[in-house]
Amino acid sequence: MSVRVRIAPSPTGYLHVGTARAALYNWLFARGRKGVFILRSDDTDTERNDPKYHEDIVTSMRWLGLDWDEGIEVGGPHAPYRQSLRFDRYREVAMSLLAEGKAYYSFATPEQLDGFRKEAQAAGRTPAYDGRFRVDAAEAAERVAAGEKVPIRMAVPRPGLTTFVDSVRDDVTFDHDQVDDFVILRSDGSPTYHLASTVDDVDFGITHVMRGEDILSSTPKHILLTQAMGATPPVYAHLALLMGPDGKKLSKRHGHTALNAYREAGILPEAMVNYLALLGWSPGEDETVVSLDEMIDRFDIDDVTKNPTIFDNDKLEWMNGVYIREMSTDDFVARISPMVEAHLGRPLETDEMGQLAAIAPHVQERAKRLTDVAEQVAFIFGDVVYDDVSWDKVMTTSEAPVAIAAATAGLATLQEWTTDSIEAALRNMLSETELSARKGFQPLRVALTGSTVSPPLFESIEVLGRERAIARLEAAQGRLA
RNA sequence: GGCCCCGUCGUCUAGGGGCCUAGGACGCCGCCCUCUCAAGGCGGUAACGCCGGUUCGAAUCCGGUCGGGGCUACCA
Repeated sequence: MSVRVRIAPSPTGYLHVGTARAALYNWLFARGRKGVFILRSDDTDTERNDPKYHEDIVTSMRWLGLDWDEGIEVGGPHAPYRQSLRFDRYREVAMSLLAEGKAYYSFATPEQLDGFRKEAQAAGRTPAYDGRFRVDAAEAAERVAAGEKVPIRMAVPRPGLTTFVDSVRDDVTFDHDQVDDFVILRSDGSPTYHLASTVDDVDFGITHVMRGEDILSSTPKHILLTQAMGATPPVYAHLALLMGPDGKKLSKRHGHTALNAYREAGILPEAMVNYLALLGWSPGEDETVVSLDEMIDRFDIDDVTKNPTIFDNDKLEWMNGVYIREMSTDDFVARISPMVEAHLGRPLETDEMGQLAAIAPHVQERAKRLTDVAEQVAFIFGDVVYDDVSWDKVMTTSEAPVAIAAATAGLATLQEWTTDSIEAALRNMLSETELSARKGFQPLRVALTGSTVSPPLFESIEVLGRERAIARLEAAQGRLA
């Protein structure tokens, strides 16, 4: 049987990095097995759904490069792949379960349920509703006919046990007294997640379900439902959750949980994918930077780790740097120019594009995030903005005016304007003034770029051009006086 | 509270009875390179939660304990 897997985000929030990781694992598995990867929208929560989240899910998936064979936007044999458009089908299943006596109309009031749970908890038992307030079928039919709007609950067989093999954690068993008679169809006729998700998995022929560990304890419900429908449950694999640095489930207060935030922070999708892949999976050897093809080749559910994993931003940024350095300069320029323009608030002129291309290799080798680059090269495209700390640190020394004056004189008379000739002139300035490279060059750097931290000095000067370089040196000299 | 899951350096992990005086990566520290910052090179720091058992031998198997996490809705 060919592999059919899915990722089913609910559009009640931006695509979460944890969901992105689950999506990646499913995708790798499908691609490695020549299977089918499906993107489905679990949008049964009509209250909290928002089109902007739906949009974000699609955009983020594409950004990561995780293409899907069937699903929203692309269609397929089970279109539309949106649960909100399949309510009739869920109702149909609920009704047939009802007819078969596997589910029932529940007249239990919230007060009764609440009382039951409190009592059970106080007695040290599991507060899972066991159907004790269930009324007989005849009465139920009568009351529903009379217009009572009540939910339909699953009649969980008790006593009973559900055991399943989880591909990442081996056998897991749940006693049915831990499983409540859960609602499958709400009193307003809408399906719950359990029903909709299970029906879809059955209808779409899903063979493997890889999802977050947070639904591990709901799995018996899904298995019971699947069996009640007369189908065979898929293979389950529950992924350990992503944690924040404090060991708690990754949430907003830890920083970014939305994938799009990383895109905006200048993270490359390739780096994100590589980092995410290693968060709970190991290619088996001492390797860290792994290409997508290699991942597809080597990925297997059995090699997924059981441990919860803490999301490490430092490592992500390091990896991003690795991918940035691996890019060709052309690609790099293509990717940073929009960011530079966004930073400047205007498009770059043709000659400015040339300047950007000229300085690019020098910032590429030291960049961690694409967004850093815009700041690092800003001095080329606008007026110099002096960083106060930098200024105070190097411009208040007695060497600063000496170095700047000598450098100005040296550069003004240069025949050629190349990195080499500039370097020669400035090194000559050093020996004339008897200044160390550090003492002599740092004031120039601040004068020209505004900061003690910048791309390499000689290259920066070359790209800046003679007029502007000299103007800045003179301006700084004037500011010193 | 109940149930379920998990437990190797600070972090992500390799490891599935002797190959482990526990390997790799990020981070951190030091040195080198050097016009700044990075990058790069070299070196270093640092872990099998604890207690029992099984065994000639345990990070690896078993039990307990402690710790962490998840679930416990007419939310997904």
